[in-house]
Amino acid sequence: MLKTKLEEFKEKIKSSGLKITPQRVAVYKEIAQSSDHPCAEELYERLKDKIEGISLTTVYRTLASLEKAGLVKRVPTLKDKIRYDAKVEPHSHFVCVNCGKIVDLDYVPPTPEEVKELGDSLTCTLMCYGICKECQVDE
Amino acid sequence: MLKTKLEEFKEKIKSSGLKITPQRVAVYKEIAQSSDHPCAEELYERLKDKIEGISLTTVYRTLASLEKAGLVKRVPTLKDKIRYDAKVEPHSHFVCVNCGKIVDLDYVPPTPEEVKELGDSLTCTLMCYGICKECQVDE
DNA sequence: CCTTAATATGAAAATAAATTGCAACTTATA
DNA sequence: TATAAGTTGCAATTTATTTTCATATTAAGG
Repeated sequence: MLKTKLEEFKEKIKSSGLKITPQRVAVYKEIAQSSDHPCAEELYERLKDKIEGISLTTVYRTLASLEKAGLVKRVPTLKDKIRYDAKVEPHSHFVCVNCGKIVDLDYVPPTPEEVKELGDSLTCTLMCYGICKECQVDE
Repeated sequence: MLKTKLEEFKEKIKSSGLKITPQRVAVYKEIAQSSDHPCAEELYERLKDKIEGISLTTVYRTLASLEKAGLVKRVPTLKDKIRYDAKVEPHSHFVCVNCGKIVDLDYVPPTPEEVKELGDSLTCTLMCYGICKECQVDE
């Protein structure tokens, strides 16, 4: 039987000893539908008009909870805001060094096993830095 | 004729239209000798007793200048502080998701040419996340 | 070597992101 | 449905980084 993404979400939340709240569901749904690696503030902006009971603080705390539950992952950035990704499978990222935009790449980086000699690694990501199309036009 | 790293540094600084100051020399020497990807504050802590005229503000500004000159590179992090690396050649990083430590890896990631279809990329880094030896002991 | 214009500096204040304390409120198990 | 554990929003706080501004330093030309 095929589980929906939301059912899987609820299961993982529960098995992490967390409770299912409207705020957590909303944050997870929003991030799972996004492909632009939003940060806490962006998620809050997108949700505050749709969801009655939501605050920026809660978005921050929700992301921390989801991260612990393995439902979202931080994406390392060059700028200062922490960005999140609901795609937790191995993949790569293209980062615009001008605007900070992070785009998913299909390139599958070496597996932890392949990079074993380095230590006990959990995940590997190939980060590519460059100037995205839009930023090239601006100059 | 083989240039020393410091001579090369001075040349690059000058060709970037920047001036050679004791503070810049000190920051660059310190970061070039480090292998632990220090952040601005760590560099300041290491220098403040050795160099008379140095402030945290200047370290921040110096890193920005050196980055522009191509003498140092930011390393993307999962935590919030910006870390720097004086090793600007392509290489990879192992990141401890517990303590945030970033260790250089010899693994050479795909070149920009090999990842060309993704856009105009400048550099590629393979980021491996895991738990470093020291943090494993602690648990 | 002295002048000077451009640039760099330090201290303090300002910003911005993320976190925390606390009292009130939900959730989910008994 | 009671209730204990966990969650929430608000406001205040912390932490990293940047900016402002007055003073000082650098390097190129005379």
